Amino acid sequence: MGETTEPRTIQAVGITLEIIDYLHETDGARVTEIAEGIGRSKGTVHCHLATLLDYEHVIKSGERYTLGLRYLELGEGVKQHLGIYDVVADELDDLAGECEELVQFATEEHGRAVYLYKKGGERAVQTASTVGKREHLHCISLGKAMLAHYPRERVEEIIDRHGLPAYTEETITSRDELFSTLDTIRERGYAFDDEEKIDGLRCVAAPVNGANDEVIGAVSISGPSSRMTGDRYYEELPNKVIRSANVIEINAKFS
Amino acid sequence: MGETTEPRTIQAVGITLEIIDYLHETDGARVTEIAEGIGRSKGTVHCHLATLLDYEHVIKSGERYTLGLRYLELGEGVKQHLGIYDVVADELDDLAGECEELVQFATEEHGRAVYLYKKGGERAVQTASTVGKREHLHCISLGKAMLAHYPRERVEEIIDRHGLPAYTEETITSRDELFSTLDTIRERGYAFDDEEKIDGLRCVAAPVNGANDEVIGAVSISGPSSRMTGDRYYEELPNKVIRSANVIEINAKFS
DNA sequence: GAGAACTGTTCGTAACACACAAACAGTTTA
DNA sequence: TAAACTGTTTGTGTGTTACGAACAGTTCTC
Repeated sequence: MGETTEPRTIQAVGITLEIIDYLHETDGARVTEIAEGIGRSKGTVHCHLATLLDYEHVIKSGERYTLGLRYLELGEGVKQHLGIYDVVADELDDLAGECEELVQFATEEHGRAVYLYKKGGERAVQTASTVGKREHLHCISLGKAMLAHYPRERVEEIIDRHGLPAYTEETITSRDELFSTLDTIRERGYAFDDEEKIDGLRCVAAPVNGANDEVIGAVSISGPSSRMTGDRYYEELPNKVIRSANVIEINAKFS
Repeated sequence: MGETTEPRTIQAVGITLEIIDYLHETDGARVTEIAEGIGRSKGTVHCHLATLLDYEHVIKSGERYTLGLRYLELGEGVKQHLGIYDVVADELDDLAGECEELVQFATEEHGRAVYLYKKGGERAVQTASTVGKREHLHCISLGKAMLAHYPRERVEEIIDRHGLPAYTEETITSRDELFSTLDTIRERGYAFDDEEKIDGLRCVAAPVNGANDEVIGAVSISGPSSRMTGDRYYEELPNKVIRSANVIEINAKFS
């Protein structure tokens, strides 16, 4: 059942996009597997793949279909279009070297956080996040840092759409609690994540403003709770993310 | 006229892919502009964009539609799926520092070269090539280095499909000349590009073999003809690209 | 400030494209 | 050797889709 929320949406296009997503998730697949995966007939999937092949969006090695390098080109285009990618990369490389923890930059799209860049210091934790990965906003420091500067109705819309699912015991799951936390974050200027998404992981994040004082993303530092304590967690690292956020803001304005 | 070369291809999908390509080329556009650009009615384009929006493949800021960050995720997936990206990046960074010229890595897909990575040394030339960019194979050193190790019928197919268009006075435009050049390259082990694509630009490239001795890509060094002369052009740099190609081959086998 | 020339969106319709199911040709398994 | 898989092809009817025109807003222009 290809659920079409919007009116006047095109079924055939939806099927193709589902195939593309499926190929992405599985790193390539065969016709029957895709057909079962998206719940369509083999014949249908075959026609869609023939079209994608014709437009060189997929490649076919033997019987396996894989996403083509055109998506590398499209991804590169999106990256460059953002305009801040290079600035972010430079600054985060510095920050990672300085604090020797995992540092990340994310922006918001369609109500979720999207990681744009990550850099692990020497002893940094390894998380499942990768560039392009999407995540709920309410349970991570990056997300809360951005939400804190959104108008309330915008936050309400996002909650309506994506909910407030719990990941750990500490995840914020009520609207009231989220809004009061966001108030604190707005006043303080930075956000914490105290094991709200992953047990044993603490993070700090600060928002990055664009030209019109709109939030365009956020910088975070993540580490194991054992290392994220005392002054380091509550003062030193917050100061570092704020400083990095400022560096990105300034450099973004001159590029 | 949405020309459909393959039989049983889906028109609606073709239109959407053309819209995606158009949005990529223009860094975002409005409905009317897209409609004119791809030769379809406004209503049609509107429905396709509504679908792409529904699946979060594009974003809408005001009246402008732009490719979404999902393409960053898809591009990253393709990159990781290749398996050699990180190895290539490390080695090319070294090579660029060593020779202080533009170094590049490309692979072949659908009969054309696709750039995967580039790194400019200090005084390196700036070319229009970017990651994901596609180029004809016959007129660049990277392309010839790969073609030299393809079976003849495969090369014929590629020529049939893409032709041998001339870019400069030096571009190879006849099949016979190309095949005899490829013979030389195969024996010698590396390929030159003596202003065959861009006036004033000389390059050297060596092929990179994968697990089954199949060519999986090539490494090149490019520079202004004024600096690419004598022993440096004919011995020193060829040795460097061959060495880098070997390093990539070895590291690729252990990852 | 009125109208013209733009937008993007919605809607009805008729042509036709598409998704299905079933048949087909190869391969691998049992 | 047959059975159980592949991927591909084909015919067919229904429902989709692309179009064009009408609609509602904006932004010009004079």
